[in-house]
Amino acid sequence: MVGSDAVKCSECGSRNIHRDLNRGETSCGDCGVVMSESEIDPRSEWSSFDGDTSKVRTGMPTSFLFHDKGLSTDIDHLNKDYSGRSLGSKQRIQMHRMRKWQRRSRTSSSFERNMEAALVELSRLAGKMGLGKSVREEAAIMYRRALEKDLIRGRSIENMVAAALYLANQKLKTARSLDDFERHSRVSRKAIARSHKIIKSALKLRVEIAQPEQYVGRYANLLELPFIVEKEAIGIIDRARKRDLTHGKSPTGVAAAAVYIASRLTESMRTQREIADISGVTEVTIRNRYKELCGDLGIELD
DNA sequence: AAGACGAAAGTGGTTGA
DNA sequence: TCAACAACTTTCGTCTT
Repeated sequence: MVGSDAVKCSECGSRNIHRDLNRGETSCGDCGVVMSESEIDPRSEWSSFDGDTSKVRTGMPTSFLFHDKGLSTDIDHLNKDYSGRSLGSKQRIQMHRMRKWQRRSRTSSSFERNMEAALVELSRLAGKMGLGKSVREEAAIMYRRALEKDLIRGRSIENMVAAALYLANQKLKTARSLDDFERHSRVSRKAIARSHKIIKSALKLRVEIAQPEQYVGRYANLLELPFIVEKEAIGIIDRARKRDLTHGKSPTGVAAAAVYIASRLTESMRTQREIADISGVTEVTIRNRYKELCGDLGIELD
């Protein structure tokens, strides 16, 4: 990494930069913007099975984001050996065979071709939605398993990738609703909803249903609200749950209302319109929810 | 003028016969 | 498969700051 002077957030200028080596991500601790991804993990790999701590290989740790998990070695097209000498005809024929074999093994099976196409779409969609590497990895694993179970045949890759990403997002609680997916994917929310259920049951995945708290952090971020507001909003939701005001209500609606109340209780108030815009919940619903919450929790807004 | 309010009608998803 | 149902949205006129 460069000197600390150069490490400033490109968005807000903050120096509160957080580097997550596990996810290969550098992000701003204040506004949450991800500044770079897919960095090479500078640490050596510690996993060794014989107690010997020597590095087995260098480069990035293995990742499910490459269809061959990033471990393939390229056989180049020059008929030279490592020292640059030309190869004899015998070796040349052998090299030719190896290259052909390599091409086959890497992409010729329909499985690998599908996986490759899926990963391209996965990274496109995840990038567009601002989803980090851990979610992408999780989605890639789910997709791979779905592909192994032959769930993809007859359905579009685009559709199933969106479904896998949606599931991964739920599992890792990264707060993206079906509406968010519909906004960024060409696949309809209906199709994503249907496919994600198929994957979920076939892979026997247990994913907790979304809770309002999960959305608070993201909303607060998008609204550039300080952390106290976030904390306040989570407190409100906590109390609301104890009074059973959250059951059967959409988590986004509850979260949006809680953020609205919290923002009004502090100096950094946001309008219903602003919150509606970033959350995808209408002003009317925010109103209904926040009236409910204020009434039952005895919160007074001036 | 902007924001908040609430009534009324419409939409899409869930549930249970 | 269908109807009933609650939550949510859309639209719009009115009130408040």
